[in-house]
Amino acid sequence: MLHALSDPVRLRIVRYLAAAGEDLACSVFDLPVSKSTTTHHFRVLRENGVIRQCYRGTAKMSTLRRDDLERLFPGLLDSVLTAAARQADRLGG
Amino acid sequence: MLHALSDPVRLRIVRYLAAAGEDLACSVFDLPVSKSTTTHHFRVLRENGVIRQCYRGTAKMSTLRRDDLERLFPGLLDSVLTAAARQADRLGG
DNA sequence: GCCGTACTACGATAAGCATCGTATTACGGC
DNA sequence: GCCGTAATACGATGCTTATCGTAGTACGGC
Repeated sequence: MLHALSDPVRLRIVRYLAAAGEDLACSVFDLPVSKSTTTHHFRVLRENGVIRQCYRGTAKMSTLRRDDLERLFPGLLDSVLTAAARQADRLGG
Repeated sequence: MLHALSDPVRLRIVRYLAAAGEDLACSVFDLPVSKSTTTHHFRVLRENGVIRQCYRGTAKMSTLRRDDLERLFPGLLDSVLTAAARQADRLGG
């Protein structure tokens, strides 16, 4: 799980999902990697229990499993998210 | 930082340190890896700002940088520690 | 000065992982 | 049926990293 979040691309995906607060199709993510690599990262997140995926038409929707994560690792996701946001601010400003 | 904590050996070291609440010599750790590998992991933790090290006689003491981590990543360390403890319980019982 | 303990440095190795391109599957619209 | 879009599967590649053994450094006790 920590490993799943320790990659910058994956952390970015999780931040997108958390900010959106709803299901998102893989295609809406603006990531600095190729399509195949994106698929790979989504798979890692899914296999580590961070997200859930389901098809809706031709799009594959991804959901953050907030509740499950909160049960297994209380407070962890929020800590990571706020820390990541802070770090992004620091680098951006 | 997440990467530093995402290795089981390193997480174990951090847990030891947190539980002890004081400086510990590298040698007191009972880790399932060789001496060289232990040194390597301590180096990773140090270079990622998780611990601080200083010599005391022939022993090299390691300290957890709780305050610094708390400032940069509020709540993260505690979340990780409690989650790790819980997971250890689950596997042990 | 010599030895033992504690740790580091270095080189080697094997495994893991992020990345890519291409081919393939699945679905909806025409 | 055909095409475009969305995503996966697969194989390849190159970098990172975890691991080890051996050799070396630093320090304290005798």
